[in-house]
Amino acid sequence: MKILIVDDEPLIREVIKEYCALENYCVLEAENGIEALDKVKNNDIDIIVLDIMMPKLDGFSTLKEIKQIKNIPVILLSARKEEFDKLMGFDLGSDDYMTKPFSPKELIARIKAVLKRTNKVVDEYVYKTLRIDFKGHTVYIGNDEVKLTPKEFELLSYFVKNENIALSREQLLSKIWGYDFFGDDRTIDTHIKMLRNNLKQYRDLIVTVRSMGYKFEIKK
Amino acid sequence: MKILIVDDEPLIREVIKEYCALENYCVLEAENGIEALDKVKNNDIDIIVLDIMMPKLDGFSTLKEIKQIKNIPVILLSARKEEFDKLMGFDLGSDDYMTKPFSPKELIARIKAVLKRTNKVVDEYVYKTLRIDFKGHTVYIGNDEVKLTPKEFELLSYFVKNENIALSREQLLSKIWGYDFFGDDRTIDTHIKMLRNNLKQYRDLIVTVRSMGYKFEIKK
DNA sequence: TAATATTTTCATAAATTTGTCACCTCATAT
DNA sequence: ATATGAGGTGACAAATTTATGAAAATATTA
Repeated sequence: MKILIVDDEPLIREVIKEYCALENYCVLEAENGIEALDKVKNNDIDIIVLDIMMPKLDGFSTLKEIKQIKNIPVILLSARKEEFDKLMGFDLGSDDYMTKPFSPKELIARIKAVLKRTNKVVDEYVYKTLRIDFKGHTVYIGNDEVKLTPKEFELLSYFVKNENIALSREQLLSKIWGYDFFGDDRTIDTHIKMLRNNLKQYRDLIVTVRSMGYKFEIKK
Repeated sequence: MKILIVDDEPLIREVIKEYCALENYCVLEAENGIEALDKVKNNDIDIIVLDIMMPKLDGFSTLKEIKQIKNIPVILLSARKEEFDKLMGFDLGSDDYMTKPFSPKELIARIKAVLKRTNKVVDEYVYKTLRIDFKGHTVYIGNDEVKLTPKEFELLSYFVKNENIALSREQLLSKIWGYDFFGDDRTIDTHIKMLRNNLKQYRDLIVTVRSMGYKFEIKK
């Protein structure tokens, strides 16, 4: 597993490198975007850890360029939380982000998670004749498209990605509506109702977990 | 889940403690490194939240000592002013960081994430053909789902997590119903009855401890 | 801007869960 | 064997929780 660490601070590179060594990753380093692009072109890199704040070529621009060359998973490092919001707005295709300060252990955990995720890129979910196309943001039952509103689609996606796990209303609100939603818990119920109606014969896949929330359940 | 909070500021400990209580974590406190080490030695602690800036023995040194005794996951708290690269250089194996000021909610989320990563969270209990899926809030006997009401599920979960320990009615009431329940002791009996009925062939796992309470007993 | 679609709130209905009680059964000590 | 106290059980009213439809508020699109 070959990993490229891009950060202008040598101490940080050093620490990450040490932890990666423990995982038997082969580590390449770059101290700015230009260097990083060079290494990307000339090596078979599996994953990149990329700092945003860098001289010469910043992380954003570097990321953009990298994605034009090869589709390598990237974990972004940002110094401030505010930067993260900006990040989300741009959505340039990073696979994860970390806000400084973070622990090297967590970075390793995220690297592993991203590698696992990207090895088998799931862009479709199928159960019987129900098909969810995450890329196209569309849902089909058989050959018929199921018309869902954006919220319904997000809700269904989140359910599907957490198959067989009971999700509380709070959890759903914070994940789908965002931490800054201050509306009523019960809004969920209405969306569930509509989603169920739209899911026709699959409406029962969304199970209510009384006094708790809802669950997308596939019986095995 | 037992958590140790180490910070010299009582107010911060208090706030964290309150939020942890909501998650049913058992909270221990220490106001400096020395105290922390003492608690670590004498208790089965699952995770530690450790401030870096402390009198007597600072967070880094404490972390180092802790890791030499037991491998307990640690989340470090640092004030804004400490530079990330400096932190990173000193780090000796923390599992996550949080910078002050932080939201208690985020701390809880990180605690959960670390517990999950370090496999401290058990999400399934199995005994013969009886299976309790904590994530899905469901119980199975063989392949059949056992339909339990919320209280029954909580009751069973609590029993299972206290296997072979006799639990008094008061204990059950305060843990499951909450400290603010002022109803009748015997309410428990009715719920036990229903739970037993639902557990079918496993009904006898819930043993009556006369003049005391009940016990979830697995004979070995 | 108007028209349309989506999201949210809210009141009410429906369903489920709960707590209590009275009566029954059982274990235990005398 | 019997008295006594503790637990077991069924019934049911009360409380809680969810489902639903309709209307109001927002956002989106033409």
